[in-house]
Amino acid sequence: MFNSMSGDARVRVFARASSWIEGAAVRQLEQLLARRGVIAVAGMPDLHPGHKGPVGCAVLTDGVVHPDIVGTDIGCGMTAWRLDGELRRLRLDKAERALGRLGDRGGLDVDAAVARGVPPDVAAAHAEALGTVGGGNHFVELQTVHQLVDAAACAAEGLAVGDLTLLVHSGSRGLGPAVLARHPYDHGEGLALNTGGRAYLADHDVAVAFAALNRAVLAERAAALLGLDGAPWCDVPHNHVTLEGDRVLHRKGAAQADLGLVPVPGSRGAMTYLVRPDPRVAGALASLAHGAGRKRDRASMRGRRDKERERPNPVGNRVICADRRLAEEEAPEAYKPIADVVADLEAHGLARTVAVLKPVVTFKTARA
DNA sequence: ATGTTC
Repeated sequence: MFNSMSGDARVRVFARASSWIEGAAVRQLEQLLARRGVIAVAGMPDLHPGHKGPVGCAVLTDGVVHPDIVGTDIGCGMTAWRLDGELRRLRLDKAERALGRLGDRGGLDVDAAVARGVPPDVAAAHAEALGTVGGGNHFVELQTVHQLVDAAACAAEGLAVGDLTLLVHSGSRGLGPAVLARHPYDHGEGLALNTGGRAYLADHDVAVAFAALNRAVLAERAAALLGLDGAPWCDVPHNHVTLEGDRVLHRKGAAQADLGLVPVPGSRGAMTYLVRPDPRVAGALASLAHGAGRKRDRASMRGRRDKERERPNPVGNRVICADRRLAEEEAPEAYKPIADVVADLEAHGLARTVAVLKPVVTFKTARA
């Protein structure tokens, strides 16, 4: 762990000295200190520069909400499901065709959304988004348990090598941006809890629940298409705000560490590490990395079609992505090695690996 | 990230 370049003790970055983190991201992290009410900032090992601010961080304030730290995709996170199936009995071509149909259907109808807890006004505007993956780094992935690292923990979870699981990474789709737009704020000042902050948080909480429901519907549909029974296992947001008294904890691309097991995925061509977080590490703000983190921005990845075609996915999973530009932007080479990021987490005691999950079929989009 | 983007 190191303090920021300015040496300000309020900023901590949880990476080993040997781990490369883009300077621009650390500068974005330091700039957060100028915002009203900021007490502490924690950078995770997947820290990288974002469009307006750093991705892979947690920010604690006293009584002030900064909606733009969380950004547009309020509630984005990871949901894992256990499936009642084994890799050795899976017919890969059939599974690939099945997951390819994830894009066929629209979302829930309004009544179904309301029945699952979505407020009627929100359902009227956004129900059809429920069960859609979205773009960017979002995906639905069929995985298999590849390696048991903590044998006792795996036994407690009933995990065996070859078991099938689902991982869903998605968010609140159009609802998050709509919530952000409804709550204007000054960039540096943010919203004090009692002058707009709580009103934002009320809408934010709806978006967080909506995002979790979106992931649940996606997992249900994926399991049904695969013809397998399944059950929810983990659901952990990494783009949201939690409140303790007047302390406001923002997470932007940082998984919440006090909700049990967390899947930490690599790129679409890399393993996922299932980890047990420790939320008590000083300065880490009960957070951990939400994935591998980009090492190259999207723009610089475009137009690399030929290189991409030459290089099969490193772990051999099939990827359903009809959108070539998206495939380029999300190429495995755009991301840091996930094993290094997890080693950073372990070096600082932020998490311990329970198991390694291997991608089998990754669904991103069926639309060109 | 986003019913995006001139």
